[in-house]
Amino acid sequence: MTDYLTRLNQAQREAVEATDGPVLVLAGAGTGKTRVLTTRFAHILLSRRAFPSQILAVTFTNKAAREMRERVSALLDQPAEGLWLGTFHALAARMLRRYAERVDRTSSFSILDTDDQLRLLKQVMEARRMDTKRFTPQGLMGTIQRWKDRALLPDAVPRDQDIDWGAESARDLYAAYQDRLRALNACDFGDLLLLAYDLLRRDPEVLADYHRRFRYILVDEYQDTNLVQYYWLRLLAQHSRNICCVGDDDQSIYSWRGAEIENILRFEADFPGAKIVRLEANYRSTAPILAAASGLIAHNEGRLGKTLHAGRTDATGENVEVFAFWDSDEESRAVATRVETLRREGHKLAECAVLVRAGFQTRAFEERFIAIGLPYRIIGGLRFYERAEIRDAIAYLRVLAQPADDLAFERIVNTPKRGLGDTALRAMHERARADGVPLAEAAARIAAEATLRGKARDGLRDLIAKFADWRTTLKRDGHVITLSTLLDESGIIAMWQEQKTPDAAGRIENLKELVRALADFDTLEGFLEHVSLVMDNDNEVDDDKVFLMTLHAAKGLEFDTVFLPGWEEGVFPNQRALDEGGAKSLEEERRLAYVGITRAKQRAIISHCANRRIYANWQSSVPSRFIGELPADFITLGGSASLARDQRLSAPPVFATATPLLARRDDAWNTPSRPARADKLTEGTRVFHQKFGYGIVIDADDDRLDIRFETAGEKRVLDRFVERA
DNA sequence: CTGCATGCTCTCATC
DNA sequence: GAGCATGCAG
Repeated sequence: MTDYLTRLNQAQREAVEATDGPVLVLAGAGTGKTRVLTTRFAHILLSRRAFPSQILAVTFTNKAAREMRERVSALLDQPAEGLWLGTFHALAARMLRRYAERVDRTSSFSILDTDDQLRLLKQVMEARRMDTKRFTPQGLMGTIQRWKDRALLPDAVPRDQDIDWGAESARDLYAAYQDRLRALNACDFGDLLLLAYDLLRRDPEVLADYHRRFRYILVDEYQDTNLVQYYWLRLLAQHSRNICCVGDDDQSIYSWRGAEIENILRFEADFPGAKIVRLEANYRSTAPILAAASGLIAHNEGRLGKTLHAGRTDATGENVEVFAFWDSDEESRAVATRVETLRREGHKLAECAVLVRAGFQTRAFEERFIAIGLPYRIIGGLRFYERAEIRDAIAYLRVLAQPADDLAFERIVNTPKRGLGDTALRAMHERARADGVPLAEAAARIAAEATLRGKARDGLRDLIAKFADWRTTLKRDGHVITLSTLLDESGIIAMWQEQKTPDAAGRIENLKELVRALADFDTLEGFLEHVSLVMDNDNEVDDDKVFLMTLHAAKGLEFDTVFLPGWEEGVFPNQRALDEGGAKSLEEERRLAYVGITRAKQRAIISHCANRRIYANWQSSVPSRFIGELPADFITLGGSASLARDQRLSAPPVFATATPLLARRDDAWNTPSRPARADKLTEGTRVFHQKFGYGIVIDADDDRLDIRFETAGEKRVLDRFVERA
């Protein structure tokens, strides 16, 4: 019965068997983190230390939660039911619904998405006659969210941390926003955690209840926790002290959404007597890939320190390749060519991934892939539940389930168009405020009277009557039939049928899919919870397509071949990140690079371009400093840009020939496509640049020249890209 | 109240 | 360079 333990290595086994007291498992990339987590879960159950309902297991994504549930079920050989296993937000919501009245909500409170949040905040600002153009709701929302991430309710925000937002105080606006949320019987995502924590902190009875319940706590991706999540965990763990956190400080890449890497760095101090287990045997990548990744991440200072070594005996392999290209067109062409070569050699497309720093970089690859007919898939585009037609349909359901949900009502009151514009909406808002009732109720009262005229009045009366009908349908025939009736009678389907745009048919398909999805749920409320918290979109996984995604989206995944394009200063490391966060952000960018390389099992191919178009104009770019930080012994340089120019013009991109074209790397990474010039260009020299045309050198700093071009403006370029004119 | 022209912004992307 | 939000004319 303990044979599940024999499948683990020494360190993994240690992490599983240290059941009591605080434990931090530092799990490097590819070291079997999920296996340890799930085995530990099963071990606690099988050794009869706790019942399933006495374990709290927290993840960040639904995908991770699902995976854990499946693997635990497999280990136990029975479906894992009645577990407190889920994302931070889902578990917090579960607690809040149970004790809703203690946080001034009812158990059917709505969970607002980003869109709703912004609209609500904008309303708060407009009510104070603020200029929402100069002081954007987005900006203020960022501040509020950072406060929420740090467990600060409005009253707790220190005066000296308040900032001016127009003529108002951000803290006051935050308080007003929270009041509106309470009035709407709603929570935003930040509230789920903040209010759940505040509830435990304020209410000893509730805290004692959960202390009694949870004997063991498991936390995944601990390096991504923010302060409120950390406080929440600490409160829950203070009784049993059996908390096991798994994470990797080297893969902390979410500071911009509130994650505090300090949480993991500080673990021993937070939980005295904590046991630390390091998982360093990597079963994923070849030795050169690991060496390159380790060499790179060693440049970071704020680390707990861990060195990956190859756990596989067959881990020898090719060096990491670094290629230089002239521009992003050539780069994408070369990647596509290389993918085709791999395919011809019998590799699966789905085992290739292109990982970029920022979303805009995917476009060049998409265009190229479309041009040559290479199937690809983008991860992290618009999710199913974020599409307009789906959000509309869901807003109808939200109004049915929760008549006080003003935001949902506002969204659909004139969708499809029923002649209800600003004027009508303002009348409803005024009536709602005057009578102290939700918007939908105010609308019903207005409709019954003669306030509005013509199209507006008929449209509103019709809508109110239909909602009454649908409520009857809901009681009589259930939620699935109600949704199909509603889609039909509301005019949503007709609205899309009338549209002649090519995607209209797809949208109607999506709506049908929504009805099918709803059928999987027993209640409308259960479905709405799913929609708010579980935005699944991992359909169509079986077909063979190249993956195209951001580095962030790639965390936790692995591929035989990984392409890492765009390693240029400004792009990666990202200039904006550096501007905002300085040295700390540089380390996070480096961790992102580390995450990228460690996704590769067999081959990692890094590339950079000498020229890149940013928005409208061309800029010459310098290779990323990260390329220079890779250990020379494990990389191979090449690339078409390093061939002689006439050769390059006649021959196709030579990405596929993985021969090292430049031997000396110091020289090479500074000289992406041309040898260094022998003669130095000085101030005042007239020059010619292939992309920018003619210009005058206005400053020279070693091989970097500042040039004022006649048409392209001022640019900084490497001297080897210009000729004397 | 709606359709069209102009203006502005432009990481990462979880729940 | 392009998509989205807002401003104005009908």
